[in-house]
Amino acid sequence: MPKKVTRQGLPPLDWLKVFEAAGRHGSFTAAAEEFGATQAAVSQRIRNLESWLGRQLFIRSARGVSLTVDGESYLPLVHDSLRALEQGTENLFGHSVRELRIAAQPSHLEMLLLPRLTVFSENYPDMRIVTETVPKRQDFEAADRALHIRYGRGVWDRREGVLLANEVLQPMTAPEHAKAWRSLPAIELRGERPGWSEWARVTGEGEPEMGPVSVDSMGHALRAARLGIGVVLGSRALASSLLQTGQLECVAAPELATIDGYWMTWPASLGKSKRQAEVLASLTAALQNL
Amino acid sequence: MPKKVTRQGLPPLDWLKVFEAAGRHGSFTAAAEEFGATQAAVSQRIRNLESWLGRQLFIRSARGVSLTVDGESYLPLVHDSLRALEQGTENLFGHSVRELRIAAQPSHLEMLLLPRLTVFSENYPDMRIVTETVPKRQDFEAADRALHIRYGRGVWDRREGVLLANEVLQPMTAPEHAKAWRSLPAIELRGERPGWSEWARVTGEGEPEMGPVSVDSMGHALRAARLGIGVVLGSRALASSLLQTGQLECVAAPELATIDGYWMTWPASLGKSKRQAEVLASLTAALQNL
DNA sequence: CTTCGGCATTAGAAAACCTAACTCTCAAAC
DNA sequence: GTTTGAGAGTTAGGTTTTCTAATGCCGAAG
Repeated sequence: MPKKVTRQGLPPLDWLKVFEAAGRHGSFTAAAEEFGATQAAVSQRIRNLESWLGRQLFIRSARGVSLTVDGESYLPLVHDSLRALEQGTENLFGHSVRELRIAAQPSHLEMLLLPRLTVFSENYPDMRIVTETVPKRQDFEAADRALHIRYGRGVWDRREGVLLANEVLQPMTAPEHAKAWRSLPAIELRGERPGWSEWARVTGEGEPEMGPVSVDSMGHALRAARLGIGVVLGSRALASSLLQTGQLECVAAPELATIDGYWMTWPASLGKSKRQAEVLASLTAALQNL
Repeated sequence: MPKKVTRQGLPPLDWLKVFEAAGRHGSFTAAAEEFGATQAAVSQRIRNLESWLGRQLFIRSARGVSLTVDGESYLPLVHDSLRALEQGTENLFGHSVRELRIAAQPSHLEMLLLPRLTVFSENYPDMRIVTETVPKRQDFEAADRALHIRYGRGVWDRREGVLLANEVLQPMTAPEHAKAWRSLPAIELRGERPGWSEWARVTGEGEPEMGPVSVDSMGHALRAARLGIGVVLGSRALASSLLQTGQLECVAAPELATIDGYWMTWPASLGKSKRQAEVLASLTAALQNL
């Protein structure tokens, strides 16, 4: 009637991870820190293991713990076995485990991702971020196993996703022209975003004089504005880091909110394990941070 | 903010046990049986592992599963590592893990334990039972790490225990004399148990004629009765297997219940782990079985 | 003889896990 | 071409395990 025979002769292996760490450090507290858990958790797991084996592995004293003879004999075996597993796992799956592929248009990579990446990297120092530049919309399909950062309404097949920020457009210029922006020529941005005339219509403002410059990407538009070429109807989200560093400035004029936004999406198969979910959550948090 | 970093680069190891079994069998169902769990449990753990690693390990088809290239590469590593751990654990701790030391008086070992041991051994085929004969009461203290089977009222220091059976005394003879037992001489049993006079007092029966034989252990008394030497005030519990095989027979006379009983006890440190608790429960069940 | 670092212990909360019941798919048998 | 059956996937919900937070305890160092 023995019900949960895991495998004859092997204790629950996760206890061994803890034993190994505790033995290596000679301290339950240190081991607990290594795992990001509490000292009590380590204490209990060790006790379980000792109980399972029917022998003490540690000698407890007020100043810390030290291994018993049994523990001393057991540690190398456990250490080596775990090391072998870790090493082999790393060799075979290391790439997929510690690599995050992110596909996006070049300007999104530059203006949304890169400025916020350091926050994430501090939390996950040895996670590699691999970007894949997507020149055109339809090229996203080729990168269907990667994370996507893209502009739209948040409906994509077979993908989960979160909204990073809604698109909010507002006139922006180089700081030195912010006061007298009305005298600047407007920069035209072609594409799916509402333009100056829509802005004028919705806000009731007068439409500014169009200048000679017309670009087809928000990245170029913002750069042009930064150079003092004119006033641009810029994206709050994309301009965020330029605004924060004072390279651009919002002028005193109403904004135009849209229903579109910047989304991060990933294949539904991702994020199922706790580890991945945490990584995703951390990245999301970093990117949503304004 | 990564909270539960177990150990960078190692998946939860218990998933690997399942992977190894599934890979070995080429079947989730078979693996589930090996663990005494359901197929769904295996399916989920494998999925978790695959998700953690970011790669598929099995190819599912309606007829079963087979390893992918990744799985094929991973299996030997996992197999060997687990094998090494299992082997080493067995070498170091095998004795304490698969050995059950049972201390008791010789007659208890013979009449209580041995007849019921096969039931237990069927459930735990590779558990070694090591008996330690205890000639005298006080010798139990020397075997304080072993299980004890002993007669008394169930109060022992630092030990947990369960009552196997209360002591119930009843006149018994060899089967051929059971009818005419009144004409047989009574066998005297010296010791802590109530004797014939107590039996006569409590039940109101006439006290039988005492014969010439007087013994100091229940084992001897029962053996004497079996040989036709006389009628004995026998212990139901100890005589149980003799009664079942027809070597002894209870006569038609009232029984005498006592408040003493046969107890199994163990050091409080034992039975803390699930595995041990199950083993103990199984042994207890076997011994309580009449 | 007090303090302080480190472990044990506990109850209760949180997470992980398992099972039961169901579905889906394919192959083999009819 | 249907039927059947084995085996895997999927869920929701209950159960077990594990973790945390709080507290107690011990002994070494001041």
